[in-house]
Amino acid sequence: MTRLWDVGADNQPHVDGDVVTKAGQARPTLADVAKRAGVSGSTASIAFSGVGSISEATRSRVLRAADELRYFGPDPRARSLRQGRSGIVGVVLEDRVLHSFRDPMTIAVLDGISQELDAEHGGMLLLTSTGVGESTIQSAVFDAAVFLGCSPHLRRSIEVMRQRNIPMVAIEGQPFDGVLSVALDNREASARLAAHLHGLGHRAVATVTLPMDARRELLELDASVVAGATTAVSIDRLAGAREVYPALGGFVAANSSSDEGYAAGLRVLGAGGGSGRPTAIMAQSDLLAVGVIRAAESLGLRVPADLTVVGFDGARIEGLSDHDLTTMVQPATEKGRAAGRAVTELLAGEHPPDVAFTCDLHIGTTSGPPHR
Amino acid sequence: MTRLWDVGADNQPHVDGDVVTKAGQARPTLADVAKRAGVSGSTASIAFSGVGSISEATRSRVLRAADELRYFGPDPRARSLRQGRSGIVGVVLEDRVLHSFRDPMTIAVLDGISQELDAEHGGMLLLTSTGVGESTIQSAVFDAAVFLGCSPHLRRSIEVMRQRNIPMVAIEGQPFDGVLSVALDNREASARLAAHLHGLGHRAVATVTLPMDARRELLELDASVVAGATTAVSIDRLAGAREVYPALGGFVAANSSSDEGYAAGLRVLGAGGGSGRPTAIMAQSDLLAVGVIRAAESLGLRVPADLTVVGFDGARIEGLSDHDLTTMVQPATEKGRAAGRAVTELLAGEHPPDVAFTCDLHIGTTSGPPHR
DNA sequence: CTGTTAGCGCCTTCAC
DNA sequence: GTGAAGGCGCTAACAG
Repeated sequence: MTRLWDVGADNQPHVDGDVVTKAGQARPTLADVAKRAGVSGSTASIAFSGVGSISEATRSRVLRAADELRYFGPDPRARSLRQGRSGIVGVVLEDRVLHSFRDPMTIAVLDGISQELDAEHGGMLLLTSTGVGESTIQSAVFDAAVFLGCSPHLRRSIEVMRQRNIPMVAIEGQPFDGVLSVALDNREASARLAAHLHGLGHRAVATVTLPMDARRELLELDASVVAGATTAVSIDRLAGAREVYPALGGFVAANSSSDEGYAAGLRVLGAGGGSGRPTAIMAQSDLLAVGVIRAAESLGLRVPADLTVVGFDGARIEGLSDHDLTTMVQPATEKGRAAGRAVTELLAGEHPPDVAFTCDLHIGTTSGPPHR
Repeated sequence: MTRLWDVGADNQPHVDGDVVTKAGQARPTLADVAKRAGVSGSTASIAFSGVGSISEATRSRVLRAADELRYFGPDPRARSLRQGRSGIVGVVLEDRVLHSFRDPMTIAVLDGISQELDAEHGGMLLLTSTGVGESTIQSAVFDAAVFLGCSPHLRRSIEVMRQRNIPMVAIEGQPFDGVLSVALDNREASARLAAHLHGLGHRAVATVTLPMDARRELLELDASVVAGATTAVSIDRLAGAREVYPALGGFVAANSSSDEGYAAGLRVLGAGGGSGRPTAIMAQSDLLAVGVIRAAESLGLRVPADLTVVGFDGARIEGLSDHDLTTMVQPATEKGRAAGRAVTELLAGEHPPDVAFTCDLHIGTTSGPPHR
């Protein structure tokens, strides 16, 4: 009974014309299932989608046929064309994936979004706005977009999506027409934080800011950098601080990390040397602040006795520092959830309003009266 | 020359029958563009895709027509149905997004994947294998899947994808038929690390492991936990350590974090009390190890004088600890890149081989001879 | 170089 | 409760 040619027929392609691909391994379609079950395509469709009425008998007949053909359900691509929906939510990151993931605030936001999407959506599609990504953002399959603190690279992409009726939500971006905004009071909060320092008596203050533009290098904060800045968050936080300290100077970090904070901190504290040294440093993120503290301590300065350091975010960086950082606590996860909810509502055809969150001042142990 | 009715025609929907929706705000299709440019649909398609030859004249005529209609390019959904490709790579996480993102190894892997995909793919779609996600993994649009250290929840999903001809890559999962494997020598590396401790003279050793199953709670490591374990990485690392210390006991952490390590460390060091206390603790991740060290120090133990602590991963946790952790360094980003490359090749119809990586022992300052 | 012809796989009217 | 069409928007073959 060992029929070699039969084995061949199972394992090798036939050679009679286009039957090759058709009869070979081609995946069965709903039509195949319908035919085998002896029902029409529409009936079979109902058996799977559950929409519409169908007798239990036919239903199970269809499912059995599907099982026999090893058909596991409708093709998502066809389904998404027909329904005009893919269930996918695009999340547009400003940066390379790695940079974004290194930032606890971004992660918290992503988590918030995913919490609200879990229900019936098809997942989060990560996209980047820089470089090559620009083309993929125009050709990728998704139903709604969330921008995470994005620069205005996107102007054109936004136009494309608007035209495609793809609802958009921007978290802390500059406002765009037709883009729902989830905002944070960066400027006001930063001003409040500066006021706190001013109230303590600080007059010589410096700052370490988040990146201001696409460049990712440690720079001195001068007028030209500010003039060319594109990142709304950094701009706003700086503007708030300058409401209190109009001449506030310092350095622009290459990214939001403790190591960058350390490097920037050394520059800030080294630069002036002796009497030119600031009595307080405002870092635009907690990670930066932690680095600044490390830099200060490595120079033999005690915090807050010799130097006050404040951050921004309320990142609760576990184990990263023995200090309790004075900072503005922002509701990061909540921002994400608000965005997720907004997406859901927009996709349902509703018209949710913009959302604005505020920060809370947390006074820890890293700020105190100036020493000198 | 101000013709009101003309303005109306531009901005308001017509009212002649079903023309309303057609002419109103419905997004134009390639067919509309073709008609307006006076060419056929296929020609218009070529003008956009660049595939095939077309005269510069027609091409620009088509593009102009598109511009006038505010048509920005083919609908990704239709395109993906027609071509059988969406360009999307699905990344299946084991856990809730937040947990995954908190783990530096996962992030490094994701970054590695994205590095190799940037070229022409449409982005990474994040999916989860647990709970509701199971259904979305079956209905989401993507061309290839990467599993990140996944439990066998997936058996059925894998079958579905296999049937759909969706290539799959598993990073540190147990091997599945037809799933390309990107492996790490967890067991051997763990054994080598244990041998290092044994060589130093340690005989009383305990461990803090990564989660063993879907439960996320701090548990004592007993036979029943091991018997019900589903997470390959944890199982392998434990097995390797037990090659050297067959009776190795300890605790199972709820997740890979320094805080969990701290909690587990307290249990381990508290449990025995006095003479029952181990002289060395093997943590299954660097984050856990850092927490264990914190726990030890909070009990007044010095590392490594009173207690040796080793980790696993080589996470280079910035600023998190003053110690230089003794650990097994794994090439996390490389694993991701290998997976990304494998995906690319699989989608190109090639048959890349499995990949296996090995860890390097890094001897830092947290391991030394036993004290007693 | 351009047009014609067929679907990709599904779902949603509409009749029956 | 079920079946028969038609089309979502696009592109790959093939003709001309």
